[in-house]
Parts: sequence; C-alpha cells; structure tokens
Amino acid sequence: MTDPRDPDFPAPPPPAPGGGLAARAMAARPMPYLDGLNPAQRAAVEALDGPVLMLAGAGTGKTRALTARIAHLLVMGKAYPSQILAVTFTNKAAREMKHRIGGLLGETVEGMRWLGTFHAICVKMLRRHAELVGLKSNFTILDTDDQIRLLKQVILAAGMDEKRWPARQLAGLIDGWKNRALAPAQVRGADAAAFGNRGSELYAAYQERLLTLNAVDFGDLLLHMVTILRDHPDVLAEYHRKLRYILVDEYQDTNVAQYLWLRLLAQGHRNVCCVGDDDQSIYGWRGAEVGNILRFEKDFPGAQVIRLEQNYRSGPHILAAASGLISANSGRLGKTLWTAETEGEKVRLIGHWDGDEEARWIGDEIEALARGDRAPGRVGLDGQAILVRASHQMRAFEDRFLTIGLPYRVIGGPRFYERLEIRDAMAYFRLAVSPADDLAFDRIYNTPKRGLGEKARQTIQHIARDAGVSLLDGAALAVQSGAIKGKGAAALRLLVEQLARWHAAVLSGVSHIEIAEAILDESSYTAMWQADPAPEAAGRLENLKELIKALEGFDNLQGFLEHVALIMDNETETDEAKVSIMTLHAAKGLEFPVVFLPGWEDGLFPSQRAMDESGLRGLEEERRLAYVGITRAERLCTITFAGNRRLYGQWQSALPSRFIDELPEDHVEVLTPPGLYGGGYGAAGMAFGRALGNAGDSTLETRAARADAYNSPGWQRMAGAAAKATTRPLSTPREARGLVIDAQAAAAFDTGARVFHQKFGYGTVTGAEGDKLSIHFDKAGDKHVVARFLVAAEDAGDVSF
DNA sequence: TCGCTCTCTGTTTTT
DNA sequence: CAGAGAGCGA
Repeated sequence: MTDPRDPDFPAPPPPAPGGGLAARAMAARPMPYLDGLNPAQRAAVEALDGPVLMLAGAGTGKTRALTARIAHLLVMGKAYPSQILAVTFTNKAAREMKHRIGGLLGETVEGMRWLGTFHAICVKMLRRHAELVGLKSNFTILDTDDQIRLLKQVILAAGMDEKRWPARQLAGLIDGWKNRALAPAQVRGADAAAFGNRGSELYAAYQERLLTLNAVDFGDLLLHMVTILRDHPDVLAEYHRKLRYILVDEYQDTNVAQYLWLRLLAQGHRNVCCVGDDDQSIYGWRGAEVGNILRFEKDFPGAQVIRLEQNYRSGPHILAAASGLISANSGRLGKTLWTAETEGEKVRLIGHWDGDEEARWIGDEIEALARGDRAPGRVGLDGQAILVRASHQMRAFEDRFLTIGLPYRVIGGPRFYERLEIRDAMAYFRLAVSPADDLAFDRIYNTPKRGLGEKARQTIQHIARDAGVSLLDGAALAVQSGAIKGKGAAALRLLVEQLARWHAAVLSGVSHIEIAEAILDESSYTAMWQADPAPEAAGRLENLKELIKALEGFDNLQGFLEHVALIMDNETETDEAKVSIMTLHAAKGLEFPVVFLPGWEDGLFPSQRAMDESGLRGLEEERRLAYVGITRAERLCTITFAGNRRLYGQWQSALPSRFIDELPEDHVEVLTPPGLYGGGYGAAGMAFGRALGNAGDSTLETRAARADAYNSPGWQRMAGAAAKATTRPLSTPREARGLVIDAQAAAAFDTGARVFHQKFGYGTVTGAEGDKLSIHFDKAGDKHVVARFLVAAEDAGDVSF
C-alpha cells in the first residue's frame, strides 16, 4: 500500500490546498455543471469541505447535485479521482453516477476507482488486507444460495434437525447480526437465545467453515473491513491519507456495519457528504437504520445540513398527496417539498370488487392512456408502471395482460445469475479457476447425472476430510483407491480429469470463452438440457448462450466470476414499449409519467406482517413505502383497492388501506365505479364510505375495524383460522364478523331465489352449505359462492350495475 | 439412484 | 393455489 505505483492509488500527492494548482484549474476549466442548479443544489455542490448532510426529497435533483459535487471536487483541484470515495447501494446507481460525472466533465472519468457499492469497495479493500482476518486475498464470495447450503451443513454437523431448525432462518439471524456488526462472541441477550439457544454457537461454526473455505458472504465484506479498520490503526491511517473526500448516496439505507465503516473512514478528515431522505427509508426490515441519518449532526458536530426541497418531478396534486400522507409519520427530519408547477391531475382513487377486476380496470386505463384518451394526454407504455406491495400481486396483472395482449415487463423477477442453469455453469467455471472450491464441486459432481448419489457424496467427503484436501482431490483419491466403484467411478474419473484439464487451460491462458464453451460441451451439461423435453429447457439453453456472450466483456474467467458475485442485476433487452410491473421497493429511484398503485388494503398495504413484527415502526415504514410509490409519478397517479382478493387459494376480504384516509382530500379525485357501493357487502362495503364521498358517518366503524386488523394475528394465520373456524371458537373480532355476515347473508336467500353476482351475473339459488350457496348462473353456470357477495335480484336494480 | 407423491409453507430484497 | 422439499417405493 506504500508503493506509489499502487494501481488502487495511482495519483501523485494531492495538490496544495487553494494554491497554484487549484487556481490554475479554476482558470483553465469551465464549470458548466453549475448551470441551472437551484440555490440549495448549488450550496450542496460548493460546500466541499467538512461534514455535509444533504437531505434530498424525492425528485429534487439529488443525483444531479451529487455528481456536480464530484465534478466540482475534481475541477477545483481538491482531489484526484482516485482520492474520492463515492458509495452507492446498487450497481445501477454506481454506473449512473459514473456515467453522469463523465457527462458533466465532457470526458470519461477513468480514475474513480473508489466509486462503487459498499460491497464492491469492501471487496477491493478486503483483498488488500485479507490476511488480517485469516483469509487469503483470493477468497471467494458466496451468494445466498451457497450460504444456505453451508448453513445446512453446519446445522447438521451440530446434530440438529434441519427440519425443525431451518437454515433459512439461521441465515436471516446471522445476516441480521452481521448487519449490526456483531461477531459471534458479541451476540447477546435475546439474540443469543435465538435458534434454540445455539444461534451464536452455530454462527461461530459457520464463520469457522467460511475461513476454511477461504470464503466470505455478503455480510462479511463489511464486517471484516470494520474489524480490520478498527483493529489496525495503520491500515486506517493509510485510507485516511488516501481517501480525502467521501460521498454516500441513500444514506438512510445504511445499516450499522456500513455506518461504522463509514465513520471509521471519515473520522480522519471529516470531509464526508451523506445524501439521503429519511422519508424514503424502506429497508429497515433488512437492517437499515433510519437512526443513522437522524443522528448525523451528532456524529459530525458542525455539519452543514442542506435541504433540497424543490421537486422537479411530480405535479402539484401528486406532491401534495404524498406530503400529506407522510406527515402522519413521527420523528422526521422534516422537509417541505414544493414545485413550481401549477397544473396537474389529482391523484385518482378507485375501489374494485376483487383483484381480477382491479387488474382488468388498470389494463383498460393503460390502453386508454396509450391511446391518448385520458386527462394528461397520451402516455406510451414505457411511461407507465404498476407498483405493487408484494410480488404475488403481479400475477393478476400478468394474467390479464397476457389475455389482452398488452406488452409488459416485470422488473426484479428471477435474476439471470440466480437461475439454475447459470448457477450450474458458474460452478463449473469456478472449479476450473479454483479446484478447491468445495461448494462448487458439491453443486455439480452429479450434474448432469453421473450415477453418483448421496452415498458417493459421503464417501468423497470422508476421504477429503481425512486427507485434509479439497472435495475434488478427495474425489480423485476415491477413484484411485476404489472407494467408489461401478459406473459412477468411471464418470467421476472422467470429471476429475476434465476439471484438471480445464484448470490447466485457465492457467495456460487459453481464451476464457473457448474454455467456457469447452466446459459446457465436454461436461455434457448442454447436452443434458438438449435432451430435456421440458418446455423450459429451450430457454435454459438460450440463457447459457447469453452467459457465454456475457463473458466477452471480460479478460478472463476470474474477472468474470468476481463481477458476477457482486453484480446480480439483469439488464433486460428492451426494444418494444412495455408497461413495467414491479414492487414498490424495486421502484425506488425510478420515475414514470403514469403510475398505478394497486392493492391499497389494510393487511396487504400496510402489510399486516410488518405491523405485527415491528408495530408502529413497521407501520411508519409502510407509510414511507406508500410515499415512495406516489412520488414516483410525474403526471398521473392512480391508487386502487379491492374488496376481495384471492390469497393462497382462498378468498379474503379486506378494508381499504388506512393510508387512503390519510390522503388530503383536496388532492384526490374519487372515481366511483358503477354499482360497487350499493352497500350491504359487509366489511368491505362499509369501509368504502370515504370513497363514496360520505366521509364521516362510516369512520367510527371503519376505525374499529382497523383496530381489529391491527391487533389481530398475522393475516396468513388468519386465512388458516378462517378455514378451521367451524370447529373452533372464533378468536378475533374481524374473523367473527366476517362469518356472521356470511351466515346472515346465507340465511337471507332461499332455494329458488333469484340473485345477482358482480362477476357471474344473474342466477338462481339451488342450495346452501354453511356460509356458501350453490347458484346456477344464467350465463356462468353452476358455482359455489359466499353469500355476502350476492344481492337479491330485485334489489340489483337500485345499484346500477 | 431415480422419480413420483405428499406435505408444507407461503412479504418487501441488494450485495 | 402452487412451488419447493422431503420421503418413500421401484
């Protein structure tokens, strides 16, 4: 690290502050990036020295200010590119930043080698100091899948039943501890009691295994670096000297480990600029601490706090609706977003009978907007997005859009590098690069099928452990010694030989693309999928081709594997205009002219589970999520809810989200669908009062019902409970009410009665079973329907369906 | 060892 | 309901 030619720190010593170089730089270089900045943005760009907290509301030009600030640092001669540490959470954000700095300066900035995600930067650092935590610098990075497999082994080795003690749960605990920068010995209190009192013991065993494998998981990247910086002042001092300016994006999302890491690095020169928005903190459930941003001023006394409050994205009603909603949260740093825009659409609100109808209506609206038949004017499919709370909500839209032929794209679905075939192929590549990668060997030794089962696996493992060698070497020994016999032995011998050959090829510098192709071909992996008659096999072969194509962007397999371990995004090819469907979480940082926010029902959004597990804190995070959703919209935002939804195969009814009541009325336009609010639908119908426009009279009942929902156990448990309700006393008021309504409703119809159903139309009652009625519908045929969803046919007239 | 059937369990997700 | 994983029979 002291080598002046160190590629990580290529710059000559820093320029004299304020002196000749800076002056010359200023004279010589224009600062076009300052043009058009508003006063707050400009202040944020120019306050280069000392701690700065930039509170940047949604759509206030945060990225612009951040990138301009970096450009300014460079132009002012404050630092060379290599002396700026700029941290983001996602690779996408890092890429965008790099790209935009280049744009501002009119040249590509090559030297910014400390611009990247927390994880990518930590990898780079950790490779330099790996030995300080007992690793070698070529350690491998395990993804979640590897992590789970390893934990399973650890649990098994501890003599625990992996069924009762699922590895996933332990992974969650360990991740949580690592997020909080806790080493096994520091796990205390309730945490220590977790996992049958053996949580920290297993955590320790897992860490042990990781070191033996020369591997780290994602959490370790931060944890190890915090340990190193904390325990080795010389290393820390080096970074203090070299990294003169620190910038952090999305500061509200940092967890404790990231916070400690930053604080250690920043405490030298205190030139740290954190950018964030406490109102957009939506990752508390995975360890983010809003507290980090809330106490910035305490951590860095004398910090300048700069608020970016002018919003350039959304129309005035959208902004006002979002602001009104978020004002229900407590403990905010407080910002007042405003916009120069005066014209714009109100936020639209509409309720639907069920999830299918919601999907149908949104599909129609999207088409209408694409035709130009709606208020803000024509908006193409690319400009429209549906943001859902939970991914299972996507299904209704996909089904609907497939039937009407509306092109859509799901963002954040199964990622390319997480696919089975890609992971298999990657395991082969990993073994070719590092023959001692036991996890990779474990994955592919019998893929494609080589006639090696559990028994062979154990044999290899024992031999390897006894000899103290890798699984691959153990396999070689097993074949030699005849410990594995029969057709499996021949196949295993071949595999061992092949891997040796591929490894030699890697070492001798054969083109990595050739090697990769040879591996997939000679291992018969490709052949395996070619022979597979399953419909998805073709797609998998396509993916493998794409994998090979992706290799072209790299110099060698090592570089590629390194990249993939940290970068799990899939840039989807996009030529055709499509509607985007994604979760609210995935939408953070994006914007669309038109946004649909479906599923605003209590229990779904806000999520019952978030409230059960985290109480008021959980509710507030849900509210921030709602805020993020609304503020994604530029011109039109539509919120919808459904009275009934199918969840795990069962119909559930729900109340409209409490967030709906929190929207300021003046900025909301209620679209009342014909016929839905005739009343008499029980719980769902009652709470639609607000949407009907008769606010006030229903609020008491609505509030009481909400209180039930808030206090009741989790909604999925309730699904089960409702199913068993006939044999068990009713426990929750909500559950009881639903059944009472059903029972009353069922009793209200006699056999032969004419009824009307929102979806199936007119029909005749043919029988009753408990709370359900058998109906012969004139058009839809025979169905079993919960009585509450029916209206007597003669009443249907008033309701104008 | 393979493949079928049964049982269970279902937010949000980046790296 | 639907996907994953375990368990059992061939």
